[in-house]
Amino acid sequence: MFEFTLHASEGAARAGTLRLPHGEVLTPAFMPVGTYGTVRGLHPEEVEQAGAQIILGNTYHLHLRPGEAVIGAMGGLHRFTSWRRPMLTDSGGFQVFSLAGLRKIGEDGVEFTSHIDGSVRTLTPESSMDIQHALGSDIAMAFDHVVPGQASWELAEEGMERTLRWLDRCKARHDALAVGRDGGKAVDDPVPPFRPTTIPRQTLWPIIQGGSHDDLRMRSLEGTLERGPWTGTAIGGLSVGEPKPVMHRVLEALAETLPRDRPRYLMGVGFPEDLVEGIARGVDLFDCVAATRNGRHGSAWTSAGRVNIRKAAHRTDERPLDAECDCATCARFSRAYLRHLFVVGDILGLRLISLHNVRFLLRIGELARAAILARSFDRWSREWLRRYHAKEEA
RNA sequence: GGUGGGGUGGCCGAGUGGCUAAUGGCAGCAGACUGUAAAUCUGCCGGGCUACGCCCUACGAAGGUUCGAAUCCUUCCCCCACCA
Repeated sequence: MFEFTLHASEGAARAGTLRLPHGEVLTPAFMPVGTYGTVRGLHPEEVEQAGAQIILGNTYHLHLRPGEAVIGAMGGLHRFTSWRRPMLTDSGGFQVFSLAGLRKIGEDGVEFTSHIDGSVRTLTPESSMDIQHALGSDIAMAFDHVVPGQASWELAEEGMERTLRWLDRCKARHDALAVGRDGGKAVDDPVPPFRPTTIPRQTLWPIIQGGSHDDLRMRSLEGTLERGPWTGTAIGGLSVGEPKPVMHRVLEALAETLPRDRPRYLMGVGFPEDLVEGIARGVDLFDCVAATRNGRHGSAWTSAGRVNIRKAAHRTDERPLDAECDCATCARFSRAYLRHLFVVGDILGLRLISLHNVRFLLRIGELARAAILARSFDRWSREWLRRYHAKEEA
């Protein structure tokens, strides 16, 4: 159920296959983010056809709405959303960072003031595990404490040590829940025609913290591995305000010690260039909201850099966003039309660019994998980065 | 013809003597966005300049009152409503 096979590597870059209860994930891979149980604006069919093998959901946001009780009653997140492939749920740890103004951290857990109705919600390592269990994701993430990229050594150490202590509690709760599941009680298949099946086991991945400080990162990794074994390892707390060279340095520092036979997931990253740079440093899995958020805001990635579709320059631009792209948007629509959709504020524009961006990142995973398998990743990645950076605006 | 209301920067629309080159919104132009409080947010938005300040031109038109007017007065032009 949780196998990872490494097929090839070139330098630090790796190509593998991850087997999960709901299917396989060929790596390196980008995982589109569906915080609220939907990859914003996109039909699951479109997400699938774009090549997504696994998507994310979010513990905190799904806990607020509709609540894990509703999702549990609806047969789990897969069945509720009709997404049939693997899913990973984030623990709510990132909201400790992103909702900094609305929460209070204690050793037991985090108190959030709901941005929806002002009610106070407490998330602890245990409740995060319980919620993710009810959601029924293939991969549950440990509840961690993310600090800003500029955080001092002291603050980063505090977050890192707390993440380790919380990891113990996550593991204990996760193990206890797994015992309950091992009876293999029959439930409906998550998608029509709802054949009876066995509740798939969920696996738990730990998260490395330590901010921008290499020594803390290594301590975090060592402390995490001591608590293993794990079926995968995540690196969190990057792309949260630190300079890119720092992220690269941290990845390089961790690469040697990370288990070679387990997938590595760089959380919340990234932009196209971050995927290529990350793969080059041994990362197998990525996720990022930028594809859909920037898409909704009219910003598209292309093989020749970024395109802001709202710009007047595209008023009569007959070209697709990216002539080399094989997405459904580029196959059919001109920049002029996409710009028009943004100008008039039609939802189709947001959808089409989101779809393009999602496909763009998924394709980077596919191309990188093919290059690694062909032992040409080094050449491919250097050429890719050169072209991407050649023109800032296509 | 009469009575009443009104004409403000591309559009809508505040402002009724100085702090007004003129609140807002829209449109326009540009930027940001990395485990989603985001179809959001930020900046610019009369013209010119040897610009953190100066000079033009501006609130229907012309004239007037005043140290000072988009704001008050006079005349004219135009729009709307109702009555003839």
